[in-house]
Formats: sequence, structure tokens, C-alpha cells
Amino acid sequence: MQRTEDTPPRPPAVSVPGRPCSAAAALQLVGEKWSLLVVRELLFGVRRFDALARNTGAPRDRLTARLRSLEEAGIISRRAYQERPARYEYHLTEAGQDLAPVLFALFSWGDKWLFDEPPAVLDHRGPDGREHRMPLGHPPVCPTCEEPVSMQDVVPRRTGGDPG
Amino acid sequence: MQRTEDTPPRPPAVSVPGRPCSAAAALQLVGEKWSLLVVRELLFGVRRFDALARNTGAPRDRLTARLRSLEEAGIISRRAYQERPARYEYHLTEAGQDLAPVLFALFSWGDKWLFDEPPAVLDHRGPDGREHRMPLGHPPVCPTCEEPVSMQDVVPRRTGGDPG
DNA sequence: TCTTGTGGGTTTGATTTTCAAACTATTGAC
DNA sequence: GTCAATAGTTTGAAAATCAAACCCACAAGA
Repeated sequence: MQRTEDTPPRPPAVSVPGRPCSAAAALQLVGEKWSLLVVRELLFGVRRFDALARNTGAPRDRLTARLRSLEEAGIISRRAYQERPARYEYHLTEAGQDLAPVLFALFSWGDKWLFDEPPAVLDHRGPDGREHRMPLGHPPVCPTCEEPVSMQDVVPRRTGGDPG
Repeated sequence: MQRTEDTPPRPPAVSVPGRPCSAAAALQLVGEKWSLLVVRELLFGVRRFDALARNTGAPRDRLTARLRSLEEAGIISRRAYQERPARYEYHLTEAGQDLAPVLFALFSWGDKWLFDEPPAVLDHRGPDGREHRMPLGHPPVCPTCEEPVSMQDVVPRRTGGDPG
């Protein structure tokens, strides 16, 4: 299936087994091994195949497969940065950049539960150009009632569509 | 390896290939297929094997394997709720409950990019006991400089440990 | 007593994924 | 003419996944 030049990359429709759920649908596109690590590297600005392989640790053939499926999912785009010899680099689409909160949440959880001292910290470059440590891991707050959200108090409700 | 009654369930140490990173470490524990969907169901209060199998869509043998590895990872605990016949239910540990933000981020991304109308919405039961729709998907804001965070402006820095 | 149902799994055998390592192809630099 | 760099592909073996069938202890109903 060839994507024409002018088709805006947008994730395709997915169907999920079990409970109808956006998170499950999301995981169908980014839940395979290495996929989110590839997104992490692209978020950090890494662009080239070899660097992606080194920084993720993914086997090269798996990396190739993931890059293809992420591209098909509209999460990354591949573009040549030179011809002869053909060389490519990978970029996140807008949908791909929007995965940053997922990575932040994983960073935060890993920092809290898996390490006494985090193996790496994130610095944020603010609008003044200066960098400062970026703390992660503020618990989610319901923007409506402004209470911290415990999932105990969250109930999923189906919207339209076929009944289960 | 038997876990004694008094050992508090805490995720074990993990090592990751590629870039040293808490997110990668987190994915080693919850990145296998079905794991995060199991956590989702437990967050929703589903407790029993059969219901977990139905609601996630996981094959029963995979579900068994995931429940065991999540337990070993200190993310869930298994307890008998009756003997004769032995019947079990599954609960999230504190570490497991802390995965809620990861699921929220996936919900949010899926809602935004994969559906015109979300297949399910989350309602929040506030402290007054009344329920209201819970909007997801506010972009992350740096708590230090209070700017919305673009990952373009985030740089990972290694902390102590062996140099790469 | 015999059957059916429920809960929580195992087992089976086939398919699919993953893996590390070796290999290829194109080109520029020395 | 040899070397290195980039972006993969190929190979053959190991591991993970799958649907479906099976199992066991018990309870309820006929």
C-alpha cells in the first residue's frame, strides 16, 4: 500500500479485542517491542538508523520492521536527506510528537519505582533559553473538580457504537 | 522463587540495552503484550481471571503468564478470596496503581488520534460523590517554568553510574 | 445419582516474532 | 585499491503467541 505524497499522515482505524478503549487502540500501534523506544529517540532528536539501533538496543531487522509499521501508523515519516547514496532520516509526525506524555509517564514511573537515583534526568530548555532540571511525576488532577484523580473513582462509559 | 508474606512487593532492578532510561526500564516490566491492558482492568476494579480474559481479549495462557510476571515485578498481588475450591483475585500494588498516568496518557492519545468519537469516556466521581465527565489530554506543563513542554526543548542527562 | 455450570487455570501443536551475527550495496576518502 | 560509513537484508535458531481443547474441584439442580 503506497502512501501518496499529499496524504496527510494520520493513524489508521484500529479495532481492539475486549473492552472498547482508546488506550488499547493506541497500544495496537505503539505497543510492540521497541516502538516506544524509537519514539523516545525521535523525541530526543535522533534521526538516523544506526543511532536509533544503538540508542534503543533493538536488533537491526526489528528496527527496520518497527520503522515501517510506525510509518504506516502515521506516527513517523521517512525522508531522504541525500541521494546517491540514498540516505534517510526519520521524523515524528504531529501524532508522533503527541506521544510525549506517554513517555513522560513512563519516565516518571520508572524513576519512582525502579531506581534510587534515576539513570538519567530530563532538563528543560525554557523560553529564555536557560536549562533547568525538569521534575516529573505530579499525579494527575481532574481539571473539572480539581481533585487528584484516583482511578478508583473513575468509571469507563461506552459512547455510541455497537453494544457489547 | 517464593516471595515471603512480609516482603513488600517492590519492582526488581532491571537493566536496559541502549540509552540508560527509566522509561525503557519501565517497559521491561509492563511492555509485553497485554500487560498494560491487565493493569487497565485492575485499575477499573476488575479482579477475576475470567473477567480479565474477557475484557482484555488476551488468550488465557498469556493472561496467566502476564499475571505471573506482573506479580514478580511487584505490580500486582494475587490473593485467595476463598478456599475449597481455591479462588483467586488480583489487586494492584501501590506501584501498580501508580501506572494510572501511563494509561491516562494512552487514553488521551488514542482519543485524539484514532477516533472521531471516543469508544468510551471516563467519568470521575468527585469527593461529593457526584460523577462528571473527565477530560483528558492537557499537554504537560513544566512545573518549574510553567511553560508547556515540547520534547524538542528537553535534553536527557545521565546521572551517576558507568559512562556510556 | 447424573448432569451442568463456574472459576482458574494447563496443555497442545501450529504460527509468528525475535534474536545475534553475518552479509550486501553504494559511495566517498585516503 | 582499500577502508570506512550508512542503511539496511539475510540466515537459522530460539522464544513468544495463538486458539482451542482439556482439566480439576466443587456446587446446584433434576
